[in-house]
Amino acid sequence: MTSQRQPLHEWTIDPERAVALQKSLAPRIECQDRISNVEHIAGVDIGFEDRGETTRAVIVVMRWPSLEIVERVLHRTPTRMPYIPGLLSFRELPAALEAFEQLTVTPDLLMVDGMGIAHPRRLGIAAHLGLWLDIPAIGVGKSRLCGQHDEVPEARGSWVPLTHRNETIGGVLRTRERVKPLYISTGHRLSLESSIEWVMQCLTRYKLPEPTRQADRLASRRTAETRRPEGDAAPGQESLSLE
DNA sequence: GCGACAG
DNA sequence: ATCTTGTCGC
Repeated sequence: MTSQRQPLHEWTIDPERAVALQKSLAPRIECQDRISNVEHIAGVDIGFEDRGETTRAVIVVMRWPSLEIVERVLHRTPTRMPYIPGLLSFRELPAALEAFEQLTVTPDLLMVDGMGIAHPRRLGIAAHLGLWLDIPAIGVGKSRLCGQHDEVPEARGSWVPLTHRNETIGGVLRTRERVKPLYISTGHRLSLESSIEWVMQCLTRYKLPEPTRQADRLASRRTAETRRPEGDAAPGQESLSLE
């Protein structure tokens, strides 16, 4: 039986083709809740080292609602594309997908650093990843890519809509007082309201929700535990033990 | 034509 | 994102 599966997703590093791909995929993003029984939430983040030559993808899976870390994967691979505003997913998704393949547990919800549909063509990295994996996803950005919004009230938990071309594409959420707000947007299979609620539910004492914060820590600090001994320049993957 | 511009 | 020292504040 030759079950040749149709390629659900294509790939490219050509800017023009990437833009066309985004336009064709954006309509497939679901902005309504289609999620249930959340047992594991994953934080996804990408970092770089060697002046950007090496991409480091990190995924941290936490049990819900205890927020205890149950698994962490760190995957390193050569960087293949430069950073181009609006095409971030084409630079970082390959590494994230490879890291995802190494997980032993499949998360029920993803919190991805960057935008969901709060993107010029409505397909930020969180939406792209959520669609690719068909897993509910939320875009958790630390700054704005596009759209406009009023100032966000100082109270923790307050938020204002982020609009672009007469559409609400996300929400600017105050996760901590006196700290710059976060840009939350639907990634896939979740409404904006639910996305914000999930982020709030994962907050502790920091600006970032735990899944994102934990992934962020591991992705952006090349110290003893993430550093290769020496002489070993061959990129590869490695799973990190907890503890 | 002139800015703006996730990570 | 990453390169970098110290510093202000709870």
